[in-house]
Amino acid sequence: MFAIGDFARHGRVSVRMLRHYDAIGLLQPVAVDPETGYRYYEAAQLSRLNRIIALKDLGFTLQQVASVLDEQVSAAELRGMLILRRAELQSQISADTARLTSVEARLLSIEHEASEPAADVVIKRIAPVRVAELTAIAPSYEPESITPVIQPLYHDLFERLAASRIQPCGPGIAYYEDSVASETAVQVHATVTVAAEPGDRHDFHVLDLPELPVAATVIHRGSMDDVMPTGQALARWIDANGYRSLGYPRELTISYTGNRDEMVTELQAPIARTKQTDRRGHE
Amino acid sequence: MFAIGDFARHGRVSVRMLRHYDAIGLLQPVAVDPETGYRYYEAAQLSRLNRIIALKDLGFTLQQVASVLDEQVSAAELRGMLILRRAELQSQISADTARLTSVEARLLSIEHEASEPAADVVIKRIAPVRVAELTAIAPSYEPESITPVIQPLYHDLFERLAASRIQPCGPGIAYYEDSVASETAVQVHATVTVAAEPGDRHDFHVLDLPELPVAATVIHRGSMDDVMPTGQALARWIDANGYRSLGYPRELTISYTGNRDEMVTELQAPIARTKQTDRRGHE
DNA sequence: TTGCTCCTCACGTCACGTGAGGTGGC
DNA sequence: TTGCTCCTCACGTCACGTGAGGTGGC
Repeated sequence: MFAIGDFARHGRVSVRMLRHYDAIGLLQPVAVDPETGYRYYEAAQLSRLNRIIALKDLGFTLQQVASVLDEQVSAAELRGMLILRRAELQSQISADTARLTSVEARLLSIEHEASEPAADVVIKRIAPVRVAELTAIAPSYEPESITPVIQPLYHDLFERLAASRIQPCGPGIAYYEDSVASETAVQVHATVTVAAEPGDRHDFHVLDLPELPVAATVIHRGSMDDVMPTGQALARWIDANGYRSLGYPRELTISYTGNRDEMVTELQAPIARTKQTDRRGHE
Repeated sequence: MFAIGDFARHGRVSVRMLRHYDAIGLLQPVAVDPETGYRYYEAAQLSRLNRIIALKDLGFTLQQVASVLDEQVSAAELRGMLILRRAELQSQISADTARLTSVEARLLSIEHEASEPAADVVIKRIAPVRVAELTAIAPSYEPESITPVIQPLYHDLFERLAASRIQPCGPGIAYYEDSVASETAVQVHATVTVAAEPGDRHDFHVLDLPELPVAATVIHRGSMDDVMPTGQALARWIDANGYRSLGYPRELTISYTGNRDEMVTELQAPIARTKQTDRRGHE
């Protein structure tokens, strides 16, 4: 028989933990003095304590530990719990590995005194959106080539929407694809969020922009004529943080009052982890 | 100007988070209606929100995020925070990798229906202990060889301690080393915890058993004559969980009432991660 | 009038750590 | 009597999620 302090020393846990395990019924002393409330344990209980610690160390909650130890779970259920836990650990590890890469990228940029204020790039999932769209070809991806193409496209789109009595119900989203027209040509898609049936029953196309499961996003302030530095900062961030780009970023207009210099736009670049850093978590 | 719901949608955060950031002064709306309490944000605040999210994603607390954003930390301090964070992430990752290995070991043992009740092995740090000791050579590590050597050794040790008026103040701890006497011979160390000055001023040796920074421990119940299965289960666990043994386990007597069949002993095997699984966290 | 968005409390989370304030046995 | 160990509350942790209960503008 050990008093709680001795038992804690032998089990190398805190007295508070033993009291807690008593309180939740996970490990109860063999005897409690009815007068003083003193708890008494015996050496044989150390093996249960060890089992508790071992399962806890695997990352199970105390509730789960209790149900496993008290044989309220079958072997099949235990297997299920372990498989779930394995998946959790794998994604935890790959998330932490990504964080580590980011921390290291920031450290590097400090060492190089690159003086770039650490880019405020955020990884997000972008949900699918229903939009109305018109498209055209621009000779290159430079803003000077895009602007003269996309502005009349949006003008046209809003007129056709009004004619069809469809109201935009969210932001405009522009996106780009390489065109086969020439080496540098891009297909420009001018779209705006709507609530309407998809299809071509109008003189514009209604479709769902697909989800971007992993996107690197950054806010651009000011005219889209000056978007290149922001886009390049985004590209550098993607590279330095262990990701690779899967295409041109979408441009989501968050705020546009008519003055192009006051525009606020979000660039949303679809990305994936580069193979090297991805391997660990998902084998 | 956005109402809180719109702003939350654009930032892809919850309304509750924005209220929380307001409450702790991390991101305050540009305007609050004094009548209704409605919060209003502007598009330009999205970049601060993004910076908050980015730093939070690196694993910083909101307090740390606040001090970084409000420029209360110098570049050098930021570097220090990042280096600390890197170390935390590294140890987090290697801990999770070890957990993952353990989970996989348990899954394997379930598949093989090995019917061994999952061993209650626990990883602990073993603190250094001051002990009095006597040693002798045994012909092999088998219990049948050890028992006839260690029993008289302990008998002797306790007599000499009594003669020196030194009281044991903790458990007995036996440990073993390979001997050069023969291929199989081992040096048997019979020790017991004492509070005394180290050295050889008595007819026994007083020394400090070194810390075991990482030890795999298991409880053995019953006579030490039957310790082999427990020891082998421990060895299998060490192997299956991505560790390697660094020597014979210590045997710490937790409970001994005079009846050898009722003994409770803890085996403490010094271990280290095998190189393959260790590499990641500590480069 | 019905929805919708907004508001302010305030509890719950998970596994204890950390006092506060007090008691029984050597 | 002084230490030591033990006891029972009860608050705090961290970043919100989740109601409860209520209000203003379309």
